[in-house]
Amino acid sequence: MSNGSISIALESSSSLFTKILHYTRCKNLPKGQSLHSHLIKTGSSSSCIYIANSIVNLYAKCHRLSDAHLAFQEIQTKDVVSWNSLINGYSQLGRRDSSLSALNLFKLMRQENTLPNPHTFAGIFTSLSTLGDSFTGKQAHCLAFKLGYLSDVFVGSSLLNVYCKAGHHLGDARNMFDEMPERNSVSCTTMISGYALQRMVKEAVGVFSVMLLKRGEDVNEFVFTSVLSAIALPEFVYVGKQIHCLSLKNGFLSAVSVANATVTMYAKCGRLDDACRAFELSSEKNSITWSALITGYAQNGDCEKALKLFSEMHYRGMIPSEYTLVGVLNACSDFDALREGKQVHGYLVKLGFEPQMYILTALVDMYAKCGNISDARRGFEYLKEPDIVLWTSMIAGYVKNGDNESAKGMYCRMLMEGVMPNELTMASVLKACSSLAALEQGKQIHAHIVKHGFSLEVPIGSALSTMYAKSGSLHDGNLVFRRMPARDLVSWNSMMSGLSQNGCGTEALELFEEMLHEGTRPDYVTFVNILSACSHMGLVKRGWSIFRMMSDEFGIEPRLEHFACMVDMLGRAGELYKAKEFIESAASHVDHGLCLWRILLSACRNYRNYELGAYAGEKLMELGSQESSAYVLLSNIYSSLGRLEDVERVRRLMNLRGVSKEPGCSWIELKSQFHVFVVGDQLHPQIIHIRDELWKLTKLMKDEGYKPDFDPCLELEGVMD
DNA sequence: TTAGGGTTAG
Repeated sequence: MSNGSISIALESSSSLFTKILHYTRCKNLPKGQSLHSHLIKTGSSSSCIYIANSIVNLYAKCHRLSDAHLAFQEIQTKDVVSWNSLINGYSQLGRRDSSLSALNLFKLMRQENTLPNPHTFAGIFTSLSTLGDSFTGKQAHCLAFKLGYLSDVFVGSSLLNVYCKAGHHLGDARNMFDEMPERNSVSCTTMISGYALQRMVKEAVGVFSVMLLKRGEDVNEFVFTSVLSAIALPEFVYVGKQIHCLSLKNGFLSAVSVANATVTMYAKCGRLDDACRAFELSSEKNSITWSALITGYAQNGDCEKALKLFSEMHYRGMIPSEYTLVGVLNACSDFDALREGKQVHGYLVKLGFEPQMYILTALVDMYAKCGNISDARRGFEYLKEPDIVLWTSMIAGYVKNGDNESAKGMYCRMLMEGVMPNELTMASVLKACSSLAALEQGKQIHAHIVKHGFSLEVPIGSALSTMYAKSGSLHDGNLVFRRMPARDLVSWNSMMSGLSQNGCGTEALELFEEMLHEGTRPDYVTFVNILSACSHMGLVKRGWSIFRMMSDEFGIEPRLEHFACMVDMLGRAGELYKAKEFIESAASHVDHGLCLWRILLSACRNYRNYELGAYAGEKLMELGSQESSAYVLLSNIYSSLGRLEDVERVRRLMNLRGVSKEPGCSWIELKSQFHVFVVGDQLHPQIIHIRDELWKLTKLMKDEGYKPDFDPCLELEGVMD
């Protein structure tokens, strides 16, 4: 034994104690460990229960729970403090698994007939709030009441947190808060954060104001952080500003959590300039400060700025947290920024981030939304047990990329694997059914919605009414629409689109009036739907007035879709030369020209105005159209005008540009089976029977007086084959 | 003379 060890062995237990406590407070694990090993060597580690318990506590506070557990097991006669040291060590880790360990230890403690004290309950309630388990919380609440511990402010505050974290018990929480014999800054912070979680801004600010009046001296950085985080709506930004000033005046803005909450508050209220100023003025910045501003820009639609800040963060040597990365990946997803998303992915791998569920979900979502569905799928298959968010991301990804069949397949696989869908899953799979006009399957999903007890709120109600409307069941679509407890702009637009597409233009226009009457502000999609309805109904005058109203009254600049509706409207009404003038005044962009002249060309064919048709067709050739139907139509027009040289020229141009014709294709769903038909194929097993029926129908039509149109320009298959 | 509660990014 060296001289040093002898000196430790001879130290009085009170001085050893002081050292252990000091190392615990400073979380100095190496010093603590060496002291522990000397205690074991000299046999004094188990001689005194205070020292033995303090060793358990030392390891627990340094987050070395396995060592704490070993030290705990070494204690021959454990007392309530031994148990509490270990239980609270697990509780304070704040993870699900550690919280469950704390609860198990509590059970063992009771089995060994050790009476819990208020310290035990403080830890147990902390674990229960981490787990969001208000059910067990109530049982423990009863026990704490029976033992007479509820008047203890530590027990009260931690129990309050159990009810606050389980949102639906917020009323119970408030009652408890009001009846607490003693309240302090911790109980107030807990109550404010509870309101913040439920977006109850007024209530949160109310608790803060009362506290300020009654216990001004108690207000600290925790209180400011929680109340600032509660203010997340633009209409409350003026309150946020006042609290921001107050925190500055009282010297709390130097606390990094208060500064972070201030940046977040301004960003959530859409005040990016103020958020930026708060960011620049914060004396200490950590990864949360950067995250707050990056996410703020991303959520307010400025993806470029978000990505720029992210690279600046890297440049300044600040290591991003997984939250920062998730924020940046979400920004990339929302703005189709695949290249940047891939860079972030590479960076993430380089930093050695474990592929945890939420990072993987953000990656899958980014790849799927940016159109790289195969990489999204690879990320998805990486996890053996994907959670519902990941399933939903994948399903929504397929829908966004137009692969609705795969989306439906994914949904079925998910159900078979026993994963419960959530409302976003349902909305996505309904969207797939709408696009496929798969009414029967849509109805089945509707049944799932009822069975799982989902309500008709946005987004489910909106997706459901759209599904019915797009599948032609306008009555059911309208029924769902009317039963929705609240509608947003998308719900109105979807229903209008359903009506307009199914030939109910008048109803669509009525719905538009109703929407304006209810005070919902239309967007550019609304006007696409309404102009399209006017076009289908032949309401030229109304269409013109709505087209003007869009920019004059609502400040919405017309886009290609609106110009297209206008050309279509004029074309259908036979006002072909007005349509030509309109295109020439509006089509400043190549893409616009390609789309608009194509619409006019079709209209000219319908009205057999070959002269203007040829003019529109030549415009399309000039602009380098890649659409086979344009070439076919133009060539048919020249053919019927007897201009065979031009026929030849258009045909050569088509070959030269490598334009090929997509065969026509149609499908129908019967008894949950899809029957697909491509022009000229004989693949269907009942094709002979089907043709027989078609022949009979054609004969019936002719008998009823139908005269087929033999205009050569309608024979799209004809001349070019 | 050992052991306890609350905050920020998603």
